[in-house]
Amino acid sequence: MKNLKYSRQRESIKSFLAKRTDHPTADTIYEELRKDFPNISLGTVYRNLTLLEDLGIIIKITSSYGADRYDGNTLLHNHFTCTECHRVIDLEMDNIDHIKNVASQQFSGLIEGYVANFYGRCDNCL
Amino acid sequence: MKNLKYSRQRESIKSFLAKRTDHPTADTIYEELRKDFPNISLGTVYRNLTLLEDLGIIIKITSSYGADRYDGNTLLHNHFTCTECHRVIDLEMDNIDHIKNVASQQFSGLIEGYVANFYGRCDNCL
DNA sequence: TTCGTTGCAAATGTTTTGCACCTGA
DNA sequence: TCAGGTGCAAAACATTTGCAACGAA
Repeated sequence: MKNLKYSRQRESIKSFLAKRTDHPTADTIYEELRKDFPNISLGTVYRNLTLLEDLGIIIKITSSYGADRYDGNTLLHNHFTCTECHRVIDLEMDNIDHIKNVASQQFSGLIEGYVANFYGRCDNCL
Repeated sequence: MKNLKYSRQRESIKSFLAKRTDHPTADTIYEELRKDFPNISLGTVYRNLTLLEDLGIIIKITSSYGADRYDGNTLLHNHFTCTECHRVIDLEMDNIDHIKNVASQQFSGLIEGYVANFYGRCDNCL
């Protein structure tokens, strides 16, 4: 992996994500950072998001609805997506890591991890 | 929901997916169907895939790598994605539906379902 | 000075859509 | 007949990339 150099833009993306819990998209982050960096480009945002994800500092959440979302909380947790308003919410729930073992049982490859996404309707949309 | 009319293209997509277990992309399906329907268009393939998904006849698998994939097997099962060759494989594993209850416990919305995707390296790539 | 980083714009890859024509019921 | 389906092409989106200029070490 290559050497990293300090960049104000990257730091800003990192700290922005650290204080949000609503899993913004790259575009939301871009619009937000433009307040501090009027000339920042979407390309820079994407490049840094990919970088931060590779470093394990943030998580990318892909769902079948719309653009990817980013999460500054890398502590193991699962997500819920509302099928109506498409909000993505952190779930507080007991650890379900054992499903990795269940999946491994009759599988000949190597299971390194899993992503569990729950869906339904959030309390706002019920 | 609107009335459906028979279409050879749709039937062909349906039966094609029914006999594959490798979760092809829309483009793969398109290329394959062109053998029978030289003039079929990608738009038609996408329109029918969306339709079949809405009808619950097929499943769409979204992952963070590349295009969506489609699965003709709607019996409850989970998938494994190889991080190296990006193959998507059906997992034969014990039922883990109980994770829905685990997730519901401290959640105020309504959890209707979940998607569990496992990843790692398949036996070919080990 | 060096090499990673940025802004900009163009390109890419995937999916959706408008429209005129076609087809099944 | 007529609403739904199709092919085609253009558009819409999300994301990536080439390049010349910039900036941190």
